[in-house]
Amino acid sequence: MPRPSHVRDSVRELVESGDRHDWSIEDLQGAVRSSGLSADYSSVFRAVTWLEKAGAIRQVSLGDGRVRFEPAGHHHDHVRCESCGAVSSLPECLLEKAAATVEKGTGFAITGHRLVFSGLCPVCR
Amino acid sequence: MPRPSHVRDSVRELVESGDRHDWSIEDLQGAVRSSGLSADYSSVFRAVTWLEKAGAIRQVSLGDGRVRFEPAGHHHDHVRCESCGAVSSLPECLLEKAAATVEKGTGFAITGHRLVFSGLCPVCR
DNA sequence: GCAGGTAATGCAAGCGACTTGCAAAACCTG
DNA sequence: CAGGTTTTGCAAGTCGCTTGCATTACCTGC
Repeated sequence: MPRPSHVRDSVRELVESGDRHDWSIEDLQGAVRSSGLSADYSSVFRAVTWLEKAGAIRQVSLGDGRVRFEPAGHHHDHVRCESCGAVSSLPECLLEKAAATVEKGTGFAITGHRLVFSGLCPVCR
Repeated sequence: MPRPSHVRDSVRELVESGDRHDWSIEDLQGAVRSSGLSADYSSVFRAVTWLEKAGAIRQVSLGDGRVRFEPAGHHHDHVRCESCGAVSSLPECLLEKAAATVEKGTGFAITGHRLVFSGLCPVCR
C-alpha cells in the first residue's frame, strides 16, 4: 500500500502537468529540488519506475540514449529540434494506414511504432 | 592516410555485405573474431567511428540503448520483432508526405525522422 | 501514545556500454 | 634501415541507470 511520498507526488505532478514530453530523471530531480524538496537521484528513479508501472507516465525514446518520460495518454509522435532540443508532440498518429502496408510487405504482425521527426523549431530555424 | 587495418576492413565488409541492419559493436567484434582475426572491443569501436565519419556506415537507433549500425545507403525505416529481436528494413519511406503536414502543424523545419515499427516477425507470430 | 510492521529515502556501490589515454607493434617512405 | 605515422590492445575512465542496505517516516492496532 503506497504511503505519502513527496518525491513520487512531485514527479507525478510535474509530468502530468503536461507541458513537457521529454523529462529525464535528472530533469525531474532538478525540478523537484528547485521546489524546495529533497530528492535523491535514486528516489526519483524509483518514483518514475513506480509511476510507469502504475500507468501514470510513459517512457519516450528520443534516441539520445536517455530514458525520458511523458504523461501517459493516447499515443502520439514527436518532433525534436536538432539545434536546441525542444520537443513537441504531434496531435495525431500519422501511421495508421502505413502499418497495414508494412504487415503486407514484411509478414510482421505490427503492434506499435516509435517515430521521432527531427528538424529545427520555429525559434531556431 | 589510412593504412591496412584488418579490423576496419573486416567491419566494413561485414556491414556492407548488407544482410543486417542492427550490428552492435559487440556483434561486430564477435563476427570479426570468429573469422579468425583478433579484434579488441575498442578497435572495433574505433573502426565504426572511422567508417561512420567516412560515410560508409550509419548509426541506426532501435531504442534498445545500444549503438547499432547498418550500411549507409538511401534512407529507409525498420521493423523490429518484439520477441526475437529480428530486424527488417522497409523498402521505401512512408513519410514523405507526412513531413509536410508536420511542418504546417508545428512550424518546425523538418530535416529527417527516425521510425521503428515493432511487432512480431513471421516466425514468432 | 506506543510498539510493530511496512514503505520511502539517501547513500554508496554495482553494472553495462561506450570512450579515451597510452605505450607497443605494424606499416610505409625516403 | 631510420623516422614518422597508424593501428592495436589493454586498462582505466565516464555516464547514466540500477540495486543493496541501513535509516527514517508513517500508519495501525493495541
